[in-house]
Amino acid sequence: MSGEQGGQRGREPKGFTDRELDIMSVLWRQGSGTVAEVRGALGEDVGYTTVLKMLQILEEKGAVGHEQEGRAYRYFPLVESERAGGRALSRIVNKIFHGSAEMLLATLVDGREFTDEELRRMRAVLDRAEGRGEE
Amino acid sequence: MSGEQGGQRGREPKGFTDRELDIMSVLWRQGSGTVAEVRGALGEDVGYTTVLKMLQILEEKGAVGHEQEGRAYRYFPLVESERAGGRALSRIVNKIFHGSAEMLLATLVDGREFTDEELRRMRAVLDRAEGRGEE
DNA sequence: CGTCCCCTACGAAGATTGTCGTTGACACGG
DNA sequence: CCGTGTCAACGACAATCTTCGTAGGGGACG
Repeated sequence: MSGEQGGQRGREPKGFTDRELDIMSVLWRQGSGTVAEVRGALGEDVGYTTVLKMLQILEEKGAVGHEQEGRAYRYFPLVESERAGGRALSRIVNKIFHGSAEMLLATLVDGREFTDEELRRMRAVLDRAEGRGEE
Repeated sequence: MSGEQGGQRGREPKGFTDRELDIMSVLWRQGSGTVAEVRGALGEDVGYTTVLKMLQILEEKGAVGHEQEGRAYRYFPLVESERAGGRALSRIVNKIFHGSAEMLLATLVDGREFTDEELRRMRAVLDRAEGRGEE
């Protein structure tokens, strides 16, 4: 008992797999897309029906929706990238960095070169966070 | 043709699934653990053989190793949390935040309250990054 | 010596992912 | 009206993840 593994009915999103993320990434970037458009944007050589199937699975999970457009469907994201990103980040910060955002940030800057401009704007993000709380 | 999906022979790590990450998280936190210890640390009610199986799979993938300790095995991580974290982060920044570390950071601070102390140290991380690059 | 545990190993079963082939609907050009 | 091309739906299939049940080895102890 106590089950409740039920599944997709629960509004608990649970994260995307690799391929799913590829598809979502295209939709977030382009705003929306037909199967053919998404397939084209993927770059890799993946079958038409494969992309369609993934979109159907994503739709079943509530991550995307679609509307008719001519004879084709136009798919669009239902979950925002910020929400998906937030979930993915908190998963990582908790499971890998023991809850330390500082360690996460350190690893992020360690793995990449940043221009001074980028660093400036990242600092601005932190400044904005400091200001918050007393609006 | 075009194949070459080959698989686990390639040393390409490819990331952890949810459950695997739970297990790795325990080992990173504790440094090492027997099956019983890991199982206890998980909190959730998951079977002993399940945990053992996950550890065996993780070992097969090269993510953990083990040594004998009394009659039991003591498992320990072989991949560092920083490396796993770096891979997970770059995946997220590319697929979800369109390559923008600033957006990632903004989402991170948006989803959480930080103390001034934490913000200070995060700024220090950025300062350190600025110094680098022209050594 | 026999019985209990504790521990690992093996493998099965169900769920999910990721890949398509095939089919059938439908519109458009000749 | 017929052929051709585009598109969604269905179902098959292999791979992987996740969960355990069951078996077997080896101390410990009465």
